[in-house]
Amino acid sequence: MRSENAAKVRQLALFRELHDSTFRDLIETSFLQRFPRGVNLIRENEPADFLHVVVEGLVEMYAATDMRETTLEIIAPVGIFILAAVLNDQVYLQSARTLEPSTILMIPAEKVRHAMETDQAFMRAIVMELAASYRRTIKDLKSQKMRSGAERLANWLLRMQRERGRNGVVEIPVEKRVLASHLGMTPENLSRAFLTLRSHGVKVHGSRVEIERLDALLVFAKPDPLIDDPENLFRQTSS
Amino acid sequence: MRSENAAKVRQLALFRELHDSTFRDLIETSFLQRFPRGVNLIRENEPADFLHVVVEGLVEMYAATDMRETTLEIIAPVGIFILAAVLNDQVYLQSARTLEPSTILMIPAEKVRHAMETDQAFMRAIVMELAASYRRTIKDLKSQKMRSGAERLANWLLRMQRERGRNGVVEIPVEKRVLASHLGMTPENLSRAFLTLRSHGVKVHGSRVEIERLDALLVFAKPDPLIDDPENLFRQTSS
DNA sequence: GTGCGTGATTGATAATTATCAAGTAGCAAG
DNA sequence: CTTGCTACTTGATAATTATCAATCACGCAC
Repeated sequence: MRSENAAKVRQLALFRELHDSTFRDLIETSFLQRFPRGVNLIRENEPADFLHVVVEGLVEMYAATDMRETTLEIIAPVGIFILAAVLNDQVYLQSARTLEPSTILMIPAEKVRHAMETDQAFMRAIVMELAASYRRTIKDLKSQKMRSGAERLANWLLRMQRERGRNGVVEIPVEKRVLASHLGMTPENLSRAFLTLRSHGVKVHGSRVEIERLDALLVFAKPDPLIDDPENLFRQTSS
Repeated sequence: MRSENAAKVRQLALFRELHDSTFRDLIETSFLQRFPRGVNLIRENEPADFLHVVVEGLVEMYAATDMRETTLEIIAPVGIFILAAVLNDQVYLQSARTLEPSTILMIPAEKVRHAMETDQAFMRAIVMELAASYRRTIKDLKSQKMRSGAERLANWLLRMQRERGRNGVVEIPVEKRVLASHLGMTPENLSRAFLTLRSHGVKVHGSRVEIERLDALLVFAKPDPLIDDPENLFRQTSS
């Protein structure tokens, strides 16, 4: 594995405080693989054999039941997916597929568990990572239960604008049908939600979204930090 | 604190492997309080000063935004709530109120964090508890996104029947409006969902539900273990 | 440049869900 | 027993969301 990829992975909060020897051991026993778009990396209900790290590309976490499917999360680099099942040798509750050509580091679950037992800093980082994952999921659940589809879209746009918007322009990084599924609606209703947001100063052309009146969008979206703030891994500093 | 309550708390997976001295230290610095029904124990957005343990009674975890409210979870004894925020000195994302007269043990957050750093078994139990909380929340999110209200009710009933039903009779342990909110619908629609389930062999009289045709209910509900199985703290044994 | 395939949009319709209002039922207090 | 209060049910209506179908738009390969 190229040292620049290892450096990338090392920067993840989960791995940052790891002893050098522990990190080296994890990396040496891992597989770095390149996958084209549309490849299934894991399937729900299968045993959790690896902890996956998205080094490059984009990965969709999704679930299915009774011929219905939904997108639960979209993992960008450098992100990990599904630590929880790995730690307790359980089955995955979600599947994962690549949304674009992706480079994935696969760390054997057994090695993760061993490192957890032997490196106290790693154990602590795992606690923090699990806590953050839990809080992120609670926020998603709150949004699903208490907001309409158009409101969820509005808050998603505000979030994207804050994190990576340029001059009020947001580029949707995935196909719209994936975004729709992630936000909990059909593709048809995503189109209609964008139409709703037109009267709040949002114009969309393909994957390019222009937020022309941020103030109007804020009034409609009513962001709530307990739902919309990113969930960081570190202790929040009092301000 | 009475030794029978301490024994109850000790039986929680989170505390079971704790060193005696660590457990004693936690208990001695805690508060055991009795609250009548309808009392707010914590409020979302407040700092997480205590880890709460429901020793007796019943507690509703709920959240609110923009004049809307939803029930996220109902905690029965002996259950804990909101470990994640306690560990990282963050704010609560949910509020909690008693649904009936309740006895609550409140363990200072600082003590929990200290115990986590000093007792390896506790750290490990915390990892497992967080992983289980995360998986439970993912399952709730899947249910909200992929099922209708009546389907969620049906699966809730099947779950209750399996855990505590007697001869096909399920007793709803909370007010119906709380159950409705927990399942993600209005009280009116809960009534209507019960009407829908009538043709699948379910009869309801107040808080008493009779499941007369379990086979018919199963066909309608289509339970999925990846959504409906209880999330245990221990490694699942292969069967 | 053209054709094909796939995702996106639009329109019509149906289903689910919420809101509002009135009536019913159950429980507790006097 | 009666009264009052609150939760629950029922009905009507509105809003949100999904489904189905047809058309449009865009990107890629030849």
